[in-house]
Amino acid sequence: MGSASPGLSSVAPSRLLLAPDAVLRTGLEKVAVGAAGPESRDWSPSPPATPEQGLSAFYLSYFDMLYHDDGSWAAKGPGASARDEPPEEPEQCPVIDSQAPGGGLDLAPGGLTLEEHSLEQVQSMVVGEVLKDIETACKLLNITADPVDWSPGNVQKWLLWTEHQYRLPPVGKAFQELGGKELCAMSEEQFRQRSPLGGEVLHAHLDIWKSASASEESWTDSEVDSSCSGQPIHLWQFLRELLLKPHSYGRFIRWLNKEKGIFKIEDSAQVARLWGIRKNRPAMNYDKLSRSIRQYYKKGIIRKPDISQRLVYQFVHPI
DNA sequence: AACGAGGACGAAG
DNA sequence: CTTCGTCCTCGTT
Repeated sequence: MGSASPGLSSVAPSRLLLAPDAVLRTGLEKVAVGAAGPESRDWSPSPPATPEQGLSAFYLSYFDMLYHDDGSWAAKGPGASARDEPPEEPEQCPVIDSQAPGGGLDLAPGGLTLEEHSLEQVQSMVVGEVLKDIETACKLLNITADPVDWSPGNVQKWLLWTEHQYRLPPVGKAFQELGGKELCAMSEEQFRQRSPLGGEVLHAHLDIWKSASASEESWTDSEVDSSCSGQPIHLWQFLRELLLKPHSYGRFIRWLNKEKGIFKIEDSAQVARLWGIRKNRPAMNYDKLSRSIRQYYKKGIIRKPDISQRLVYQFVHPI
């Protein structure tokens, strides 16, 4: 699926990790669709069978975009993206933080291997980035996140944007007159027929959008309070729940360092909104939510990390 | 303007 | 009594 973003794999080709790059490399390969072999940069381009895999596979190409030669993390959008975010905190960077020796047999506190921990953190971060990019594109193009709802005009806009963003060969009028529903119904083979050069890549990108919007529906609607029907839900428990599902909430809240229990609220308003929904408190906002978090300080449940940063907190007793 | 710390008070369990 | 929700003041980024 590396071919999902050919224009990007040229950014940081095979250098996936820091010195002991076997660690994350192997971890990522577990996530990748059917990737096998060490230099699996050119694994099969066949599309993922499930949405889950679609996103997972996309981590790889995104990983390339996030990782730069100087070894620092710059949450930079693809290609000539308009977005530019401040670099990640080096202290709590998931990758740098786990300096595992090349082995990969070492067990971290949780019983998981270090690479698995690193992988989780990379995943939650990257999922957040993917969702954010999609959100950005939606605003930019004035289209919905769900491709099924696209009009033929929306489809064209998306095609143009994707071509430009990922430096794909232009498809011209190959997909003209097609609505989102028809587009989504098309197989990879059909994509390839219409656009022999970039068809399969486009199909892969569309898959990402499909799976992303599928996960989006879960939090907009029911899922918010469906997790467990326990009555007295505590705020810290709620935050943990969100952190457990980076696929759905990764753009709102995510781990900076799961082992240490350090997490960052990326979208304070959204987290507060979700908390308000859960507690049936429509007037909830981050001001109030954060006050409750601060109550946890003296209770020894949550604290500010050693290096205090905005919107970053730490569970005193990480799992 | 948003975030952060913490006092005060009351509601709800 | 505990946990929050609400409101508020003042300091910091």
